[in-house]
Amino acid sequence: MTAEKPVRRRDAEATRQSLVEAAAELFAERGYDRTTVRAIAARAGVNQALLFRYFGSKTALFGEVVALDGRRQLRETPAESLLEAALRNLLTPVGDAPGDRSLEVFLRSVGGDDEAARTSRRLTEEYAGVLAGLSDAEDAELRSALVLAWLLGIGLTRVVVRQEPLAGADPEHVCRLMLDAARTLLERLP
Amino acid sequence: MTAEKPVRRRDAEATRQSLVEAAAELFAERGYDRTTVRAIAARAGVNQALLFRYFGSKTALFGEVVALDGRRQLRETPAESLLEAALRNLLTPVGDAPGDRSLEVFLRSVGGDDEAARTSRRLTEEYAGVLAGLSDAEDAELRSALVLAWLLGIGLTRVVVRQEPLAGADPEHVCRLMLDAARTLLERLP
DNA sequence: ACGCGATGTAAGCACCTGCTTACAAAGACG
DNA sequence: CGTCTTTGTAAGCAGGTGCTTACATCGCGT
Repeated sequence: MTAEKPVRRRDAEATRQSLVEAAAELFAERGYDRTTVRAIAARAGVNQALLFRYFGSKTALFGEVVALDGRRQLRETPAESLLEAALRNLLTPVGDAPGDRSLEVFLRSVGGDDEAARTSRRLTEEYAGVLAGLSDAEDAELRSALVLAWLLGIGLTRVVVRQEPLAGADPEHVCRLMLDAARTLLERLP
Repeated sequence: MTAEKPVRRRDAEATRQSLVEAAAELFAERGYDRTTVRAIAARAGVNQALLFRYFGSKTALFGEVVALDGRRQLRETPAESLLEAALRNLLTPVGDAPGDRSLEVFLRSVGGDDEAARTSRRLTEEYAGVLAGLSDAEDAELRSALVLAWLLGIGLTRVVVRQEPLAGADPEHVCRLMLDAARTLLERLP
């Protein structure tokens, strides 16, 4: 996919990519509202007018970030492992693994009722849908929604609020406690 | 405490009160960031310069709101009932009961690392402390933090994101599912 | 070699934010 | 009545926001 031409000093695709990457980082760090287009352009090392040339608006760029990067974990993980994988991902410090940070983006961007918030909400619906397959109960969807809510709450406390003792706790320990309790709700959890 | 003088057309205490009430509503509805001082003053029917005369800054007003209103439920509820009470409060539509909306304020205001965010975080530490008394396990504090995280996650999904099926679910049903699972963690839950 | 579209840039616009200031009016008190 | 503090108001400031515009420059196709 690389090396079509040896060197390109002007490269629309590359600057587009830089913008998407910078935006993904910043949205995960600060959420949608608190991320400015100037900050995105600066981190990408790109003039901010280009952001609007390539994406049209800050909201549209946000949509692209969620669409491109946000569904990796969802795509690559089987249902039975999804909860544990997402939980471990949330519990692993960002520097230590390349992990999917889409839930962080979500957590930091809820609250508005604008297009960006709606975009990130759609992502959690997909998680809930997958999780619902892990129970045969009549209220499987409510059960999966409750478990997902727990995951989000843990993420909120751990990554956004950084509140002890959860923030510093051993991921294994947290996993065990949480998954044991969650099995009360979704009987097919491993 | 009322009726010192029959009628006061100019009343600093009353306008202060109006500002606190308007601010409490708006912070719960929109969170700290998305609430403007102009909106607070408008809802209070008061000139916005008075907000600064009486409170000094938007942040200080936020602190007053959390301090005055935010600890009601915490003060008035015994530990064993706190989780269920807070959960029911979160699950009850705002119009239907006068309830304490401090957790909503918290949920909508996390994300920043400014003074306002810190103020609202302190509140959740108090919840966690009370909940930790419900287990004799060595890791009682982690367990209570996990349960609190669940509560916050449910609140996030229900009041902030308003996502089905949790948003429209029967409060009794949700309570039963959640409390059953939470007993795995805190053995003294009723 | 050169024209022209693709790419990058500097400046600025219109609006919103928290907060301040200079001033008007109301009421208490002599 | 006249003064003086308390309460309320209108206007605006400095800085930040998303986004636009007018223009410079690069490099590919001919």
